[in-house]
Amino acid sequence: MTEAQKKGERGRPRSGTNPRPDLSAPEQILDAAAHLFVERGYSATSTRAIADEVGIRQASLYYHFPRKEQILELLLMRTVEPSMIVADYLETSGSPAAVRLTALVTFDSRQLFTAPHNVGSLYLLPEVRNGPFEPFRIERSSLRALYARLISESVDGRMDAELAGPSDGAPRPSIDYLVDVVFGMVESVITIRADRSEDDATVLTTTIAESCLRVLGHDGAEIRGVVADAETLLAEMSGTLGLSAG
Amino acid sequence: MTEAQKKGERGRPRSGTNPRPDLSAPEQILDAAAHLFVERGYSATSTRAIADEVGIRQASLYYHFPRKEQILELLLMRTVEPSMIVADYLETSGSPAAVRLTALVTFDSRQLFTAPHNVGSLYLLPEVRNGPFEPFRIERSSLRALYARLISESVDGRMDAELAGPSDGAPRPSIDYLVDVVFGMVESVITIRADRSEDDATVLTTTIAESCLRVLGHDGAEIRGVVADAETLLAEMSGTLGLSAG
DNA sequence: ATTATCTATAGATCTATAGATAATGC
DNA sequence: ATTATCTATAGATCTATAGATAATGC
Repeated sequence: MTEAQKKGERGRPRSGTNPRPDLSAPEQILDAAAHLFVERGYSATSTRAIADEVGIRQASLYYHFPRKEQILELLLMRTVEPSMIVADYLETSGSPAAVRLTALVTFDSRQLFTAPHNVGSLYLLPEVRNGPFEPFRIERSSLRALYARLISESVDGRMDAELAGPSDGAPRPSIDYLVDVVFGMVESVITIRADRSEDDATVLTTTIAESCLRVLGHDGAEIRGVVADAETLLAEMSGTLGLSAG
Repeated sequence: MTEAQKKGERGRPRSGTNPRPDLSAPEQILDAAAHLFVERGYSATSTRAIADEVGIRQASLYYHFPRKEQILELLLMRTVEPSMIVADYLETSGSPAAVRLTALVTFDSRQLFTAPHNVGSLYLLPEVRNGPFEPFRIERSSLRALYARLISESVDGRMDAELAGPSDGAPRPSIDYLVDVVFGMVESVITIRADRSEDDATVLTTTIAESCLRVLGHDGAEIRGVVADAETLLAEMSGTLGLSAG
């Protein structure tokens, strides 16, 4: 039995050495592409650079993916997917809105901070924001819509003073802006990670979750309880869905 | 007197029409480049695309700039410059730290939201974060350092309960994480603007400023006063420095 | 026969340089 | 003479396709 037979390998052998024999070729390509797209950007990453990192020839990529664009497409969809699963689960949960919101914030922040290669930063690429990645953008905007619903419910009856109160000429004092801020705080994990990779995921995630609650008008006394309940909810969910927390 | 003499134009006439005769050629190039770099990214924007938007030939760019990279460099330095001027001014101001911080947050948020072409989003380009733009990154990190000092002072004696209190195994309960969050909130204006350009600058800016104060443990009662004082401080500064507020 | 690679290359870029040219300024 | 453009192009890419090849599977 040959070497290739032992490993169950098919096809012509690679010219280079295989640095990640544990992964299938498409997964190796996705991993290398994620790394390079995040580090250099999409347009600045050539298919040759991806192939070099995988240890195959540039043209060999096209056996696994029909176009460079599709590699990014797949990475994007995989990156939102966990958030969407958690979002769907939380929609059906009976916990108070503030707890569900905090669970979502915590999960997404942790996800963004711990996912390999800071893939969340792919969201920030101009090619993605303004390019032809419609399906991905639709997913993202439905995630934002859930944030909006949870924030709306969480804030219900709270912060009335601020929102309805002295609207002294403020053109549009709606909670839309709180949604902007909360969604923005979660997304900011991407740039925080890029700038300060040595940060501790748990401390940062907790700080973000607490900060969101403060922004929505909760005071210090109740925040710890809500954060703890959110952690419990996430743990339950983890058991139910069989997902990893990160 | 010819047409060109009337306009005070020198050199060979352009082949195309000049869409912005009010600006010098370098300014036209910077404006077109800003627009395209933000919309498509740096690497995805060819010098030809910039030249087309300006109405000159691709090679003519190189009379004004020696390399494509230098166009981006100049845009970046111009974009941080106003923040740095305000930062320096606020360092010397006698207002309470919370007011100075709020002034800086307000100024930067407004700047990011109203600057032409959302140039703040250039900060997010991988080519900038990981490329050879050292001078710019140094400026940015000294701005962050001022945020850190102001936050540290603002928080002094406040939130002790949270920061020093039940450090139940949290690895690094320092205010560094609050700096991450506040700096991140301000930066989030960039993506908020990209996603929701119809937002109102004043409402968003105020919401961000208030949210920062909430995150730092201020309660609703005092926040309005601090925000108002910050606006007054900015107005004074505007008079002193002769800067526009945006 | 099937699979996964390889080599070779077409065709389309893209950046930057060289040198010509069409205006004004003096 | 100076200025700001132009035309032309070298040389280096880059993506994607065509077709050959070296393995296993049956």
